Formats: sequence, structure tokens, C-alpha cells
Amino acid sequence: MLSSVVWLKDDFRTINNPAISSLINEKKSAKKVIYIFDKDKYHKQEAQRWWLAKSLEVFQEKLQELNITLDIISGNAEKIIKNLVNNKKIDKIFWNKSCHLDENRTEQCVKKILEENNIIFIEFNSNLLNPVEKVKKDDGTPFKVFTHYWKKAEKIYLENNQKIDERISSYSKKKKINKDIEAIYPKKNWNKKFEKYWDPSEEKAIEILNNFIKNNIEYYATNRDIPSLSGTSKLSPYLKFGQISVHQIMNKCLMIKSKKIGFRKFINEIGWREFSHSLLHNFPEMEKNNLRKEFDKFNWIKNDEFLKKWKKGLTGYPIVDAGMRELYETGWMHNRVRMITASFLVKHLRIHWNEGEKYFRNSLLDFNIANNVSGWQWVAGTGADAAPYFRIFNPILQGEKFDPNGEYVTKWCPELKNVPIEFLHKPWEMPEQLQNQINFKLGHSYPLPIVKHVEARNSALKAFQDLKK
DNA sequence: CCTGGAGTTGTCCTA
DNA sequence: TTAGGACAACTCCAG
Repeated sequence: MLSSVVWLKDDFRTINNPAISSLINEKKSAKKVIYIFDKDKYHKQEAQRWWLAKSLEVFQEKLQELNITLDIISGNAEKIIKNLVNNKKIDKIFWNKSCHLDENRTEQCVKKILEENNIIFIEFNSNLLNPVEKVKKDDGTPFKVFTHYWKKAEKIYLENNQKIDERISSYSKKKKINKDIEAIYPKKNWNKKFEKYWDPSEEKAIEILNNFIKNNIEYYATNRDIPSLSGTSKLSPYLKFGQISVHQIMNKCLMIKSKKIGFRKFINEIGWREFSHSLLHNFPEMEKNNLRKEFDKFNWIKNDEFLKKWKKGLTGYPIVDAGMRELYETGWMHNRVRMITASFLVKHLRIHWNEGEKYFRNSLLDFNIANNVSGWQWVAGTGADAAPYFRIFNPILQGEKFDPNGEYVTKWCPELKNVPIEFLHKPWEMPEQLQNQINFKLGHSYPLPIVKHVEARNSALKAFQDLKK
């Protein structure tokens, strides 16, 4: 039987979802949503398999309320759609354009198949504020500096700003285990603890956004830097999987009456997401390669032992270790600490940013290629912006400045909880006598620093200087 | 084509 | 104690 179909991707919401709305408005009786799970694509995104499986569970129930079935099909999207077309299952198909580059390539192939078979399709822009190819300089070339990019992008957005459908659909919780979804959950058990921290539903995303705007956005400019506070929105995984759209966020923000600094800063972060996507769209080679070609000759160090210690949060630098452990435990890391841990890997250990990018890809619930790659390239100094190479985060200072009471560090590194605050961010300076008093032994209770800050800093500066010659 | 101001998130030394 | 400048030029981009 022929049906109208939504090809669902990372759009697990019913509000502000143009593809789903179009399906609902179709007059025909046969309506279907298909989700294609390509396990090759999730091969290196282990944490996200958990969020994805959860999202499917929740969304399937939600679609049931709307009398729409959700089919989960495993395999390669191009082949599967080709099959559905050949077997005369589809007569019209909607989807929201993905903001992922490799997915865009698949979409292109699918479009070709549909065109060849005279099947109507509609592709919507929903995952970015502006269609990615729309924001260009006046001469038609892409922006490379955020400020200029965002000035123009925001203007284009505001000129085309559309009202958001605010309909809230009701739904009741009914638990039912689905075999197709079961297979998507990661095989390892480490993800089970994510249950404690996250609820991947559309309702939760909206609740978080509303609370954030009500209580936090005003103080966002300063509080977002303190990892022990809930100063950030924590919406990133919801945004990644589309439990909420960037349009909904922007719209809500624009309704705020007093547009103070916190508001501006938060909107800017939306802008950074747009900018990253623009960069990756225009410079697709940056997914793996340095955007600044001169860095291809940079003397990175290969050190599997240090890399492993970094991943496990055993570098001996409390703020770095706390961040890495937060990531492992919750599938998320605070933004300030992402910068510190990334800088440590790339500058103190001088390990290639590719390694860090890969690990974050596998561990972050909010992983998004564009954001991840531009973030890492920014920290490494290989990216589009003009971040000077000598900007090396000092993990001790950063800890003292942004975790002054040590609340964050001791939460994730509880073995440090009796260390006096003046030594908390540099436990190696603690006199032995004091260590004995608190029953703490450096090198046993907590690792010695794997590199010395001053030496590592100087050696990184030298390596960067050598590069220029 | 030329010009000049500006560029996410730092650190460290000096006066 | 703290504020200011050096770090080192370079690229981007609007006018």
C-alpha cells in the first residue's frame, strides 16, 4: 500500500517539526514515519546510541497518540529507501534536512532516486536558523570570523523569522519494549548510568528551556563559567537529537523583555553552532584535516600512555581529571572544562587534536560533527579564527579561578575531598606532613602530574615557534 | 584596490 | 594588590 512517509532523522519532536506537521496535514489515511538506523554511522558514537534508543522509545509512543506508526529499519538509508520505492510503498516523502555533512550526502543520493521514480518529496530547513548555504559575504565567499558571520546571519534570520507552532500535544506513558530499539542500545554497560542524569523527551527539553529562561539566562554571562553551578542550559543533547529545535530556542529568547548581557551571550552560543555548520559546509576537509594548512607540519607527539591517562582522568591535574570523569560518568562535560581538558591534550601533551575529537565523539551525548570539529580546531589553534598560539590554558589557574571552592573538582575526584583548598588545584605542592595528616599519599591516593605545567607550556610554545620557520 | 580596525573564552611579568 | 602591556604578527572583512 502506498503511504505518505516522514523520513525521521534527529528530529524527535512534534512541535516545530515541519516534516511531521506536513504528514499530519496530509489528507490520505496511510501515514508512516520511518527511522533508519545505520549502525556503521554510530560505530564510533557509542554514548549516543543510548540517547538515540531512548528517543526512539519515547517518540514511538508519542506518534501512537497521533495514530502514526514508527518503523525502525536497520541498514543503509539509500538502499532502504530505494527498496521502499521499488516495492511501491511510498508515494510522498518529507524530511527535515540534517545538519550533518555525511547525512547531507545521503540525502542527495536519495533525492536522485526519488526524482528518477517521480516521487514527490519535500525537504525542510529545521535544524539550523538559516539554510547553511544562505549566509555568505557580499562577494559570495564564506565567512571565517565569527563576529562578522553572526552579524549577518542574525540579520537574515530576523528578517525571515517565522512564528512557531506552540501546540503541546498530550501523551501518557505506556511502557513497551521494542525489539528493534533494544538492538540500538550500546552493548557496554557503562551507559546505564545515563538514566540517572537524563530524560530524552520533548517535554523535558521544553521544561529545561523554560526554566533556564526564567531562572538562569540573566546570569548566564558569568555563571556559565563556573562548572559547579547549573549556569548553562544543558540543552545540547536535546538540540542534537531534535527534541527541541534551534528555532524554538531562538523564538523563546526573543520574547524575553529585558535583553541583558546574559541573553546576548546565550544567543551567541546559538550563533556559534550556526557558524560551525557554515564552516564545515564550506570547508568539508576540516573534519579530519587542519584548516590552517601550515599545521600539517606541526610536531605532534604520539603517546598512548598519556592519551589513556587523559581519557581516564588520571593526569594529576584536578580540574582536567574532574572534567574527564564527568564526561565518562554523565556523557556530558561543562563547556569551560571542555576547553581546559582539550587545551591540556593538545598543548600540554601535544597530542593531535584528532585523538581528542575522536574520544569526545564517542563519549558525548551531544556530539555533533560541526561543533566538535570546530571546537577542537579552535583550541588547537589550527582553526579558522585567529586564536593566538600562545594562548595556553593554565590548568591550575583555571581551576582556582572557576572552581574556587573546589566543589566541582571534589565532586568528580572525591579522593581529593580532604585536601585543603590552597592545594586542591595543585596537590603536588602539598607538604608530606600535611598529606599524612589527612591520610593522603600523592602518587597513590591521586596521581602525580604526568607533565609539569611550566615545562609543557614552554615546550609547546617552542614547537609552535619552530613551525613558523 | 586599498585601508585600517578588529579578532570567544589567556597568561605572565612588571611597575 | 592590581592594572596594563607584551606575547607576534596575521588574516579577515567592511567601507
